[in-house]
Amino acid sequence: MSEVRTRFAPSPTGFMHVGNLRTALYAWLLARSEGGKFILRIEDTDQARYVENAVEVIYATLKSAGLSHDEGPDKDGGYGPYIQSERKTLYREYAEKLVASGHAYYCFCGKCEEESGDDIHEASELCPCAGMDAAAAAEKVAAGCPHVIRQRIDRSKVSTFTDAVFGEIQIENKVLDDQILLKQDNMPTYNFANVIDDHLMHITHVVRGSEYLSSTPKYNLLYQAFGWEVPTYVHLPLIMGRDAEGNVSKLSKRHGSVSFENLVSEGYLPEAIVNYIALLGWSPKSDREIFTLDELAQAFRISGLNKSPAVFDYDKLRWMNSEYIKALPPEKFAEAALPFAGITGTVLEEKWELIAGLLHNRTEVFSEIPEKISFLLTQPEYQVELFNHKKSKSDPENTRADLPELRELLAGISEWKAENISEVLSSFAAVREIKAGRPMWQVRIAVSGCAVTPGGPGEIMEILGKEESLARIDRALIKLNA
RNA sequence: GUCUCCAUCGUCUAGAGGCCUAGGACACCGGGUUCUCAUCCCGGCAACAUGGGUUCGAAUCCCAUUGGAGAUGCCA
Repeated sequence: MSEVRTRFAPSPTGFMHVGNLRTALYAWLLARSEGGKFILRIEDTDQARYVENAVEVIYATLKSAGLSHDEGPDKDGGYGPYIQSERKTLYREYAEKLVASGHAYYCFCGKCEEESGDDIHEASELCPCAGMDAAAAAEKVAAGCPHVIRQRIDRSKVSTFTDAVFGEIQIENKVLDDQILLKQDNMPTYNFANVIDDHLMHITHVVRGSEYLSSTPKYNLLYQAFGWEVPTYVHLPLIMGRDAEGNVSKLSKRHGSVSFENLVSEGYLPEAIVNYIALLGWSPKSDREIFTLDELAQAFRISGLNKSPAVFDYDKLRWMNSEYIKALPPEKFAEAALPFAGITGTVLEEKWELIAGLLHNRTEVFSEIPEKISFLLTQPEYQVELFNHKKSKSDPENTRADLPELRELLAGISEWKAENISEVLSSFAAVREIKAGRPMWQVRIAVSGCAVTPGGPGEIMEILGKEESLARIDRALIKLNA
């Protein structure tokens, strides 16, 4: 068997749906695991949907996800051009060949479908153009009459094919319609361009979503009409989303963030996203879940692909993201998290390293960082009831009693470091034979105003600085004595 | 409507006739460690859609039912 060649053929819509990215990932994985080639082809046959810079988004996404292509618009491999709009004349030629051989026909009634009424399966059958005399049709075309080219399907036959994931599939041709191959604007439809390009680019494995399963016979009929070899099909289970009512359907925007860029801007790491979607519909057949791209390529087998649709679970993505975050070296974490912190230009900027240290294993998604540290910038309004804490035996009364002395002790610290601060609080407790947790809680609440904070009183106060910390304690005292 | 596909814990999945009193992970709930929280550790809850076959034996094979999804565009 010849070299494995897979392709990813996105249309430039301006964003990368994670389902699309997963398709790319599996195509890439298949090529890499077999030592084959991965080709990028841009499917821009829908002029109405053209989006500026969309191709750049595709490059950027693939790069960020680590999916390197061997051939593409920017990397000629001898099968170009790799952008369909630049192959326009090619499709017309092939479509004409099909007309000549009787496998396709010109259609002049743009309204075939609409006029056919309720039974759509008879739409094309009713299309008068299918039975039009070839010479007459050619004449109309020559005269410049607007038209499309439709595939002529032999409705008496039954089509059978084998999918690498779903196995044997049989469909009666009579339910297939005479799909349009070439649109009125002379652009091919996706279905037609795919067949032509996949053949011309020697694609051996067509990896795509299972939504194409039922239209695959139409593709095969085209291959047969040309006398071409049919590629191996690898149809992927769909990625589903659950809506507010609990219904599942193909993952779309109504289900939340579904584009790669979106997820990244919310603070998910590209590596985590890729790892997560790799496991949506594919299993390494082991209990392992964390994989680098190379490890995935190593473990990838078509037999691990699943048939049933998979629901995209944001909770599990969060968990996986947190695993990747925790695995980051401290300085990498600080660097990656900074853009999300929202502290540039504030007094906290130079304390970032310290803050990041506290945040590191408390962060699942970067976007949740600002709210975790907002109390450092401005202390929130809080009630004295917050000083109540059963486990450490703290309450507003004993806090009011203890705080003045604690404040003096803290004020006496010469080197304002977390460990020194903690030491002062601990020895305060030791002398009085109370739990260390009590002054810890009292002071932490006084300086933060939050029941939950990243880090304890020592760390928080070091970041706040001596002056601000004491000022916050003074304010707490006023509040407690009010 | 018609066609196609799918069917194991709430979710992602392991399981290719006996290894299954069905394993792992997320989520959830307990407990431990800890200066709050988190991390970390330990434990728990929780599934073979239903009904028929086949077989000594079925989550695994067959059929039906039910449920779900996809397709049915001059979108991809």
